[in-house]
Amino acid sequence: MSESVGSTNHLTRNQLLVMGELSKVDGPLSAYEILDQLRDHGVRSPPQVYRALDKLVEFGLVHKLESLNAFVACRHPGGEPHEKTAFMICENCGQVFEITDDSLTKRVAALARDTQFSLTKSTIELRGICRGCQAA
Amino acid sequence: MSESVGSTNHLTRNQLLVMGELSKVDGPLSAYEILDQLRDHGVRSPPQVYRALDKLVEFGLVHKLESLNAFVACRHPGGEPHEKTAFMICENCGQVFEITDDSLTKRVAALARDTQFSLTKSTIELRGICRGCQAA
DNA sequence: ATCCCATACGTTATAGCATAACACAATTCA
DNA sequence: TGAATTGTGTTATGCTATAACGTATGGGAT
Ligand SMILES: [Zn+2]
Ligand SMILES: [Zn+2]
Ligand SMILES: [Zn+2]
Ligand SMILES: [Zn+2]
Repeated sequence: MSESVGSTNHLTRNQLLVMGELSKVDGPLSAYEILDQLRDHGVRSPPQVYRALDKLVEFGLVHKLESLNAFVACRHPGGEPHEKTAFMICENCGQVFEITDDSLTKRVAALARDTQFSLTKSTIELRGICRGCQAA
Repeated sequence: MSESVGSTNHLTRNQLLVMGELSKVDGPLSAYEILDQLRDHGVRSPPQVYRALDKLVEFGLVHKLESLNAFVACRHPGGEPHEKTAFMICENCGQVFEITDDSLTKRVAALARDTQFSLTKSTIELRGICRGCQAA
């Protein structure tokens, strides 16, 4: 039985621990915040966390937010891998909204094609104030 | 005479030095690379460089590349301030292409509007292999 | 000119993010 | 069983960025 895509199964112990922390919070966490949460569970050093994060990102279960130097669990409804997500990050409440907008994705792809740029990964992070925080 | 927009004039000494370094290279530089270049000119500590960079970014003369933790001089043809640029970063040669695509900008704005997200700044960084490097 | 205020400066120290390198353990598969 | 791969734990280190302090400088306003 060859793995098709997700490899969601058979996560290692450290990967499960890190995934657990990211899953149980709403927003992003830095690697060191995760580390602090996991000291009681035997995780003691940055490399342990970063290695788990690297794999989780590779599996598509976690995304890195470059503008925040932090990581967030994938909230994509489906479950298919998708490199083409965009994020809206509220600068007031810290919430992160993961959105997959097809026409945005297509526009980016078209832009790359037009300039003959072979696209590997796209980072799209929008900063602002979310709807909920606008009330205040 | 009130400054309208650019404030390109009256840059301070440190701002000029940092801008000079960024202008004379083709690609991005990290703050510490800039610092190393400027030690001979009396710049000795990170805060000096970061403070200059902050201002230059504020003036729109420099952009920060979040996915690289580095800074690049604005190559926008016009000269108007523009928060809405996208970057293509070649993972082979390191070149950075600053592009302003109106329909991409519009798509992002529409996305924000639709979700009632009040957009402050958008970070769009595309990674891949540039046209030139594709030959190899 | 003098005072005030805002901005910039220089410096030291420290915080926060990430990886190199090494030795060892567990797993997979031939 | 043995080899190759992947994961682990640890120490040390490097890179990125800011806090906090005191001083200097320059442009109004009086
Ligand atoms: Zn996702
Ligand atoms: Zn919010
Ligand atoms: Zn620009
Ligand atoms: Zn290239």
